[in-house]
Amino acid sequence: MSKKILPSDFFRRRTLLVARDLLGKHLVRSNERGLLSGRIIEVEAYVGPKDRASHASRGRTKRTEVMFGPPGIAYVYLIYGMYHCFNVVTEREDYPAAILIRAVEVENKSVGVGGASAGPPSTLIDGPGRLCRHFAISLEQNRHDLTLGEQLWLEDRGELIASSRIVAAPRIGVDYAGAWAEKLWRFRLFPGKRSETKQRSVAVDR
DNA sequence: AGATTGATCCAT
DNA sequence: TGGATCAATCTG
Repeated sequence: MSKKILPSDFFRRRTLLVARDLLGKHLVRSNERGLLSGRIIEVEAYVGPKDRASHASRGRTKRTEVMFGPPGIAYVYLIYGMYHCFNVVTEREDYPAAILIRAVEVENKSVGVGGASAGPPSTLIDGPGRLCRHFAISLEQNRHDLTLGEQLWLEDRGELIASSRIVAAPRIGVDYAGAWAEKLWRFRLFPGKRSETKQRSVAVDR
């Protein structure tokens, strides 16, 4: 079965494509406390030097340099002095772009062996700050190469995502970005398999 | 709605 | 060098 670490070629593509492809992939963390993984269900794309919502829109600085780096490395920054945000750098070197990972589902450790239930229940880790706290991601992981399969990486576990299950919405917290704030560059995956009747109207927002 | 918190960035 | 800003979260 497919259970592959996502290689740099996966990330060396148009960011909006990569962003949607990341839904259903798994973020994996390995540290002294063990192994932890979460299924990605929400991301945001920050694309190119013109995107005023992107940190890179004002060019190369100490912080944004990493966004100009090669695809498949981590961009982690501290925000509001207390939270971290985890991004994956995309596209070719020198073209600044990244994808913010906003939410994952973590499978609860199922204790029983019987496995009578349809699937293990999962916990939603919703929000980039909470996600980094839960996965112990900090500035130490900034610039980390995510394609090595050490410490922190992304994994394809073979789940297929129908595009009809992806909702696009405006990015959060970028009202300062003028017209760029209206781009529908946030992507969220519908919750698990259920009859997708009532879901549509509600969808994405807080 | 308000407080929190510190690295970063740019204007003095 | 100082001070405003901030891709967020928690509390009330």
